[in-house]
Amino acid sequence: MSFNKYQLDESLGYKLFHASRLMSNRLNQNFKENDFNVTYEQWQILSRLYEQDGQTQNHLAQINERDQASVSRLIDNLIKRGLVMRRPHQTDRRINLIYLTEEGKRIQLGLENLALKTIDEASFGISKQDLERTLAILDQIRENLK
Amino acid sequence: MSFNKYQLDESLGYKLFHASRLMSNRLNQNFKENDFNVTYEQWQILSRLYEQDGQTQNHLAQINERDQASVSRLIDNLIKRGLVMRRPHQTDRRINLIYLTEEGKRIQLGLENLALKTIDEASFGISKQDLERTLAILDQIRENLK
DNA sequence: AAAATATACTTGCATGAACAAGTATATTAA
DNA sequence: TTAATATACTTGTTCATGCAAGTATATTTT
Repeated sequence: MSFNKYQLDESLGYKLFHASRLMSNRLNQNFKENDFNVTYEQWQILSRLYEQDGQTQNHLAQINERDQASVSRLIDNLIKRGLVMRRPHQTDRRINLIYLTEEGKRIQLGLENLALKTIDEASFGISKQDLERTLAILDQIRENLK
Repeated sequence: MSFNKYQLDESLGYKLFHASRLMSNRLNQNFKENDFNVTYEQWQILSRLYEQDGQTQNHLAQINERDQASVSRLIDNLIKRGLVMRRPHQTDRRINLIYLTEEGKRIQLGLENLALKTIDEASFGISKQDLERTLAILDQIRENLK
């Protein structure tokens, strides 16, 4: 237990929280400016489907470290935007497989470039070495808390 | 612009996002386990009031880097929990001053200790030097994006 | 003083998150 | 084979966020 007086501004939680929020907001803004009607969270799902199309909701939830309820509603919204579709599993009727639509596939490169652009904006002036070190520390924090 | 293939798992945004979420969740959990009915975001407001009681909503929004609408509703929820109160400004009737209730003051130490505990949990196994470096990088990211 | 603008705050809407409870279908155990 | 349990997904509730629009009050301009 630390004995320092607590100061919100200087705390790890606060800095993480704000850096994360600013980065999500910036990506959303970059998407919007380029007429991609997709949120950061939806992009997390799409990104997994670009790696491999036709995954179950459960698997998408696991690899994105979120609960099924959350993924279920993200998929609802992606469907509403015409970017993915639900298909029943051939033998197991509990399972939905999620597939990209043509439109979903079409926007892949655009989204990826904006994601890369956002990372570049966020890491401006930070050395490759510092960035690597930070990513490793973030991994350690995630490991500690999961 | 980077030329690497985009990989969500390895990206700064993803790691920030998840580290931040895990940390908020852990703090919420720590609050809950100790019967403090307060969210991380509400704690951000309370923490400012512990530094100085009787601030305007606008000022709370500025120092916490969020919009007034968000603060307005956080205050609503803090009032619902009996932790703060709105008082009209003496001369300027547009302004609310936010004050801690007795109950709000009473829980200060408990909340602070749990915030410190959460930071300790998150930074387990990370050297003081690495942690300092990471906080500085997070500041740089915030500076880049704000 | 009246009109225009700025400030402080609130409300509405869409999105997302955590948690708990519910539904349908599969699998396992008795 | 029936009952119990596990799995995959959905829905309801409360809280939070971003954005835009709305209300009330102050201040500035004309």
